[in-house]
Amino acid sequence: MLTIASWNVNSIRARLPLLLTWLREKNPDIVLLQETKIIDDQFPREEIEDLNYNIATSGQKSYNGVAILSKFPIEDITRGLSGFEDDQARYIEAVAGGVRVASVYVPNGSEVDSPKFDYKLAFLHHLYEHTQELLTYDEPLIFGGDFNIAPSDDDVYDPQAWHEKILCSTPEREALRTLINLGLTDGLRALHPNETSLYTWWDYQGRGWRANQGLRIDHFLLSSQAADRLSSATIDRDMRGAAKTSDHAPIRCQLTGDRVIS
DNA sequence: ATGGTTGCAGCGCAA
Repeated sequence: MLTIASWNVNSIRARLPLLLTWLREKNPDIVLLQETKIIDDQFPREEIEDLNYNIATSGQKSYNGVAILSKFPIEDITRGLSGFEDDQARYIEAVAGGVRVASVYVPNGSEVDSPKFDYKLAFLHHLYEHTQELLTYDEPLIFGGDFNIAPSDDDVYDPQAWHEKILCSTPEREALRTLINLGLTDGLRALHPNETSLYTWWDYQGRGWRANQGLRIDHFLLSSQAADRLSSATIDRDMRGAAKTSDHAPIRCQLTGDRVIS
């Protein structure tokens, strides 16, 4: 069994104590982190290595930043999306534990039809093109990350309030659906088809968490070779209720077997 | 309630 987790930590410096507690408790084999907000030289490697993780990072100052933690050796590390000139650290990919994984931090987009929204769609377009190539490998492949898109109104606490707003607009939903339609499986929804309140993010502001006003914007997307082995997918909601926490909850999934890529 | 909260960096910006 292989456990893969993903968490937008909103600063690994601010989240380190809680991250370490959660790693000890859940002991995931592979962890995909987003919004580490730290340059690689300052990444808190030692504390995490002490829990027997290897680490691959792609960070920058103040914003963005992604990383992969793995109990297995991390091989074939690539940073950024092929063919996409981007000075923002939002994508890191590697092979570990017999699966190809990537930590993905899709741009938020700010407001629909803003320049940042155009950048969001451009990122998704290049993720689509890169995925087309990855799928030709016929490997177990898992994207985990903050996609900043709620796939449908079922993933939103108040669809009317969010109608055509950022994270929920038609163009970004179409971009995500097009990506998934290449042959990927939305792991959380596939295993919880009728679950309401399947949320991964709650706004810090207002009554967000207290009133369970959440959105499902963090996802696992699996190739068929990975989806065939998917046995569980869960949201660690309790972490969102912890003190000094991120506005995102971690997500975790389990694959049967291990080390399929030889 | 055009507010509210958090983190970084050093107080406006991104989310």
